[in-house]
Amino acid sequence: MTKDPYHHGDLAAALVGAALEEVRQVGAEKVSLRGVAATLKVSPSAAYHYFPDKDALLGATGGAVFELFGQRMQEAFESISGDGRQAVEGRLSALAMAYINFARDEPHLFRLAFGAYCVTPIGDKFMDLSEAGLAGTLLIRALDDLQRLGVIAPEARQHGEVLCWSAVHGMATLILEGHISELAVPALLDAIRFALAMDGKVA
Amino acid sequence: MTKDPYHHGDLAAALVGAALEEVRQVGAEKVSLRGVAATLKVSPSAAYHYFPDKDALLGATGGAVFELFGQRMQEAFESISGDGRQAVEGRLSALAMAYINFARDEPHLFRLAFGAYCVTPIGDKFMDLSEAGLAGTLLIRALDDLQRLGVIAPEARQHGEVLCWSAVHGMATLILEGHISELAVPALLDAIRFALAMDGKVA
DNA sequence: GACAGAATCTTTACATTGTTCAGATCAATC
DNA sequence: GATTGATCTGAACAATGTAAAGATTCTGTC
Repeated sequence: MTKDPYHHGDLAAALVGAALEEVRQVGAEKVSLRGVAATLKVSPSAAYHYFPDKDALLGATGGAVFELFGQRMQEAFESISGDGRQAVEGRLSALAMAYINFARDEPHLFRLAFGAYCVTPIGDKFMDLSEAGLAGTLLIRALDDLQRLGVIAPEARQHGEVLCWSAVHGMATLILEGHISELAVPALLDAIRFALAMDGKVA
Repeated sequence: MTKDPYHHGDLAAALVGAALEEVRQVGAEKVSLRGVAATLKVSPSAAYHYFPDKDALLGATGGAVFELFGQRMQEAFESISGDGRQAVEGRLSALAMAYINFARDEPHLFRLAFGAYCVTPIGDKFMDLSEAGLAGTLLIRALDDLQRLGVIAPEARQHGEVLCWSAVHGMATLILEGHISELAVPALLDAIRFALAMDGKVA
């Protein structure tokens, strides 16, 4: 077995794991440091040897959620194989659906990851999707494929990054907070296809 | 002077006002019921005669923020007069900018209004912008005007509702949480113009 | 104008929380 | 085997949300 830096294993990771599970169930606002410590049968003070305060623990938890989110996005991306037009188009939709589904299935986790607790530092470029994690990279690949196949024009490819990212994220949060019905998702997917002029004009 | 239902005036409204101010400064998470009561020189328990708990007070405060947000949107809409193409196009941009600017200028208020505290009930229709408050109505008017002038096609008009709303809201929250730079805003506005095919083909 | 009752607010109290700090326990090194 | 450093516990403190009971002020009626 691996090293035993503390009596029970790796407390830092265990705390994040327990916090993630509690956030998933009740939401970050209702998570108490004492509670997650108790589930690990550990004194509340023990957490302070790994995190300066509760917010730091939640921040780390948000980071873990972000990784989980990236995994889901990658699964969605890889769920469709092939280089044909249908596959490439399907991949963009699959990404969008996975994004929105994650927000719907795990609202508390989504809020934590994309909320105030996890401030992703922005790089020097005004918008570098690759810095936005795996999800951004996958979107770039999907759009590149679409342009390579001639499904979308270079101009659409260029505008696609902001447009897709903003629109999908916006709809995800609007659904999450109850400002729009989930039934609007197909309409958004249609709108994106329309916006990128993916209306089947190219073989 | 108006009625004096309590010693200081209208405590319910005063509480919401004080809470709004505190939320504006430090954010909803760090607002304490006792604190807002103290700023009004009122006992903490007094608040419980008007709101069942702290969340209810914050919910009402979020409602007030929503109204404020609607006012800002209306000001933006009315800041551009005229029925010409330039005016109508400008109104759409002005709405988008006002939306994003509100999020940037009042991040804590925006988070409260569009966050978990204020769950707007969704009507029967899968997406009724008018139920989303004043902002939705104004977007509808802007899109209608664009179509009437022939700046956008009926299909673009139809897709514009979800697309504009989602994209602008998404960018606002992405900027708010630090996932994207504010410098991406012009790119989004361009992308929306491109998406709706407002590229100057029509006089 | 006085009084009853309702509305409004205060006082007190309690449980829970984040956080600190001094000390106990354990692991590994010399 | 003693020392040292890391790891965790225990007790304690201040702040918070909230409940219950009592005090105060207003309102309307006789």
